[in-house]
Amino acid sequence: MTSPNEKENKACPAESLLKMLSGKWKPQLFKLAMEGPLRFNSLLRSLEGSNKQSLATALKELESEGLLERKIIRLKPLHVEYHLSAKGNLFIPVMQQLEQLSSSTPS
Amino acid sequence: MTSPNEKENKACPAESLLKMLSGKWKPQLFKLAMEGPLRFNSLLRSLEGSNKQSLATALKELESEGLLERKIIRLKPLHVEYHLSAKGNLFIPVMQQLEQLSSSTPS
DNA sequence: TCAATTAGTCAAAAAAACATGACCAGTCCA
DNA sequence: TGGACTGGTCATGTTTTTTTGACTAATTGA
Repeated sequence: MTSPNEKENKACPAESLLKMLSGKWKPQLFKLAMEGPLRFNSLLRSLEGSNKQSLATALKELESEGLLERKIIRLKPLHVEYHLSAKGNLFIPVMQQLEQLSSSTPS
Repeated sequence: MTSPNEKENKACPAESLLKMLSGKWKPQLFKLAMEGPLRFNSLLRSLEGSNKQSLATALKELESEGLLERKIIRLKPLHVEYHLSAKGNLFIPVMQQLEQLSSSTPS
């Protein structure tokens, strides 16, 4: 039995995935992560209008959603890198498709 | 000058498209619109937890973003239908890809 | 030892999104 | 003539998201 009455309230499967990339900074962060590892202070400097708290929150969410992985790099300047996870890589085609769409839509 | 208002670096082309589908009701509305025309009171009844205001806002935004078209049907019971626009149809592959992704991610 | 860089946390305020309930106007049918 | 259905709007309140500024704590270089 899928649904007892006629009310069709089936959830949109894409919804949770869209939510993972919703938020003021997440799309940019994900896109940058596609290009290379992310570092906190570097992001803070390059993303104009951003702030520590928002970036920290977004990075933490992307990490808890399993799209990014946080890695401590024990080298010259001890630091942290965020990079795409295996799951994150699965999102790349979606982003690419959206990019093509954005360049082909007139509005 | 490449852009007149260079307040922020447009680093992620997908960002504006993702924003079009962000919000509590928009993914569901879009998905349902893929299956057929939408009617206001019918949505209000079938989407549990929804309300007039939120649906009206979401529909108006989807319309102003050019994804949906609002059409007055001058028939038996005079009513309104929202259906996918040409631009809206371009988003279908993205939604399909997201659906496949959602069924293939263990998360 | 001092200062800068690393990557943050915390409390609070501001802004944006969402929900609630009252109301409205046209159509339709008896 | 009125009640129910259509598709909303409006004012208000609540909840969520985002920003601000102060603070922390370890590491590094001079």
